[in-house]
Amino acid sequence: MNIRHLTFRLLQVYVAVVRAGSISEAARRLHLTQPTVSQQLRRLAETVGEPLLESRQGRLVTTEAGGELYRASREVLVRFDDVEDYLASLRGGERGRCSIALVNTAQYVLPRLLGPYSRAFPEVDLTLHIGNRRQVLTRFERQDDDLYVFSHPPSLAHARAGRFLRNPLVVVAPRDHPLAGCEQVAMSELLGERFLLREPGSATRMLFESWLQEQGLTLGPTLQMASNEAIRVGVASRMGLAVLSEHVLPPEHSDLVILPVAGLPIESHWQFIVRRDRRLPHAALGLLRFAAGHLSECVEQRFLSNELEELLAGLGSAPSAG
Amino acid sequence: MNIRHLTFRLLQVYVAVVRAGSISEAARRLHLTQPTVSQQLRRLAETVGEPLLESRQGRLVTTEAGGELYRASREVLVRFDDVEDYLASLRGGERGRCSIALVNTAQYVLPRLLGPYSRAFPEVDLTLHIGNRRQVLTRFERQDDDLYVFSHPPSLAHARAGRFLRNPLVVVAPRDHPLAGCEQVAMSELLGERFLLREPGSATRMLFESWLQEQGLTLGPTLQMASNEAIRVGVASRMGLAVLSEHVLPPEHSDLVILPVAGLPIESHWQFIVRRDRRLPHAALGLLRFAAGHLSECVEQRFLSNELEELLAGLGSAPSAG
DNA sequence: GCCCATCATAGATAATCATCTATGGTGCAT
DNA sequence: ATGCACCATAGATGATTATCTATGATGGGC
Repeated sequence: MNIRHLTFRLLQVYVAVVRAGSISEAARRLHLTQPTVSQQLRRLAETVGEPLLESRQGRLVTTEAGGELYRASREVLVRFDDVEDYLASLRGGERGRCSIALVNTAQYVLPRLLGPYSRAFPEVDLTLHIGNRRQVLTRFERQDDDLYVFSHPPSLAHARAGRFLRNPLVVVAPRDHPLAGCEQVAMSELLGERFLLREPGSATRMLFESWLQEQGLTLGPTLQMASNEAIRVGVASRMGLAVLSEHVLPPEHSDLVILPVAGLPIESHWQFIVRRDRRLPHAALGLLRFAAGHLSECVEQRFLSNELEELLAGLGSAPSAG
Repeated sequence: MNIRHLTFRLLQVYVAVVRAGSISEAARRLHLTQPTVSQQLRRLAETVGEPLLESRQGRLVTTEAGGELYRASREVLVRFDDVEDYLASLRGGERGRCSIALVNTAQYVLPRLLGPYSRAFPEVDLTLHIGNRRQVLTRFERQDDDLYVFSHPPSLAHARAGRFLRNPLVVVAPRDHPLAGCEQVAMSELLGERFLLREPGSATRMLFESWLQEQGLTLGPTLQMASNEAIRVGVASRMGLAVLSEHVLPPEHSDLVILPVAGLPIESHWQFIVRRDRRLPHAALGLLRFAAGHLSECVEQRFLSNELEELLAGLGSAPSAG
């Protein structure tokens, strides 16, 4: 039996014939002519090398070999129906996998979105990679993931972006800081104090530094800590001041205060970034759709800034068009 | 996904590519050129409507859709390997079904052959139909069975025959019959006695009657009974005499004697008959082979008359040639 | 004995498959 | 930067598939 030229179509026809018990009847059901079905059947029998059907009082019934082929054909066709279902669910974004790389600060808020999403689409296998801006950028360049979350996007030549969340950077101080409670503070008043900074690859640091540069200011003593958590605790322990995303602060931060520095908060936005040159998996598309529709239920209203619909519109028909 | 033009070959190639993790490597293993495999892959991806593979650090790995297709393909190919095994075992005669129609008298001896055969090939599904000559002939004409056992074959225009067992017909009488123990008896001496005969469709009766005709003899009173068993018991009970196959007599028949009638036994042979116009199932062929080889171990030597090898030789290469 | 339905065969054709050779782009490793 | 391995694309070709129409054979029912 030479399996090479066996077509699924052939099996479909064969199964129909066995079910109908008649070539002509099968032909009618399949909207084919009777000779077509006859010939298909002959070819199949030749491939198998055994007679498949025999006539028993007017009805075609399978031979031993034909019966086995029938069983196998049915199983195989059912298996491929399953594949079709699976593909359909992939396309609907109900299943599949989606890998997201996000910058450190976003890890404080993204779970609010991903939690409900995961409950809605439990068959989607989500992977999160968390790093600072530079690390996420590297992943972007290596095309490691399907979605990227930056507050400052890479060159848009190779990417599309859609903002979805405000990310205000504020100055935090210990609760008992002398300037806590003031109406307004000038940054220059704070430059004598030590600032706790993230590592150089961090977006928070980058934004803060470029803001300072715009203002023509220079920091005094600094201390570098590679984690927002560490910095937050450090500030609470009076090691110094820091500029942090508001999202990093716990809802009740009794040991910290936000200083109302003039010109702050530094406004930035987190954005979902997708590569232009890479086809977006259906699951990732589904996640973006979910975010576009449900973000407002997941995060505080004051942070909302949902421009995902625009991103989706751009992706919809031409996933990889430039 | 249009399944119609999906070939098993295509799935084989796809599976090879996934296993190799490389198109070129798969091509080498399949003894194909690289572009061939590339193109097959493209066609498969088009049929499915999804990308199937993506490059991950130099190795091709499946996408979500590709993984599902790979699993399904493997299962399907394995299933058809099973079909091949099954066909091989069918062809070897180790499995399958075989329907045999046999004349009444043969039922006393055929089980001696079929018992060992069944133990040797337990996967073969044997069906026996037992009737008198006329009934078996009808089955033969309707092509109901694979093998037929007659003592007198039908026209050999549509059949091949192979003798395998002597079937001597003898006159039986009650143990205390006046002529029991004689050296030689003439049939004419017996014509005044009542003979117990089988029904008209019976071969035993037919052979007896044509023998009588040859001898120019005519029976006296008769009594018809449609069963060899009934006739045997009838003779033992002194209802009359009878002509029966020796095989019908139990090994120890203390209440019956065989009268040494001149010109008897009537010699006939049971034969396996196969239709020329019908392909013999492998299992039936296997049974004939088994019979050819093992008959001598199954029946008494004096009945042996095995010409099945000749029948098999005729069947071997051209099962349906005239 | 004739008719109807069923199946088989033959011949035709457009589509498709399964391959090849030749060539061009990309990216990693020297 | 040079080369090698890998993949993709293009174009060609013979085999096979999938389908048809037309016609012949067969077998059961009135």
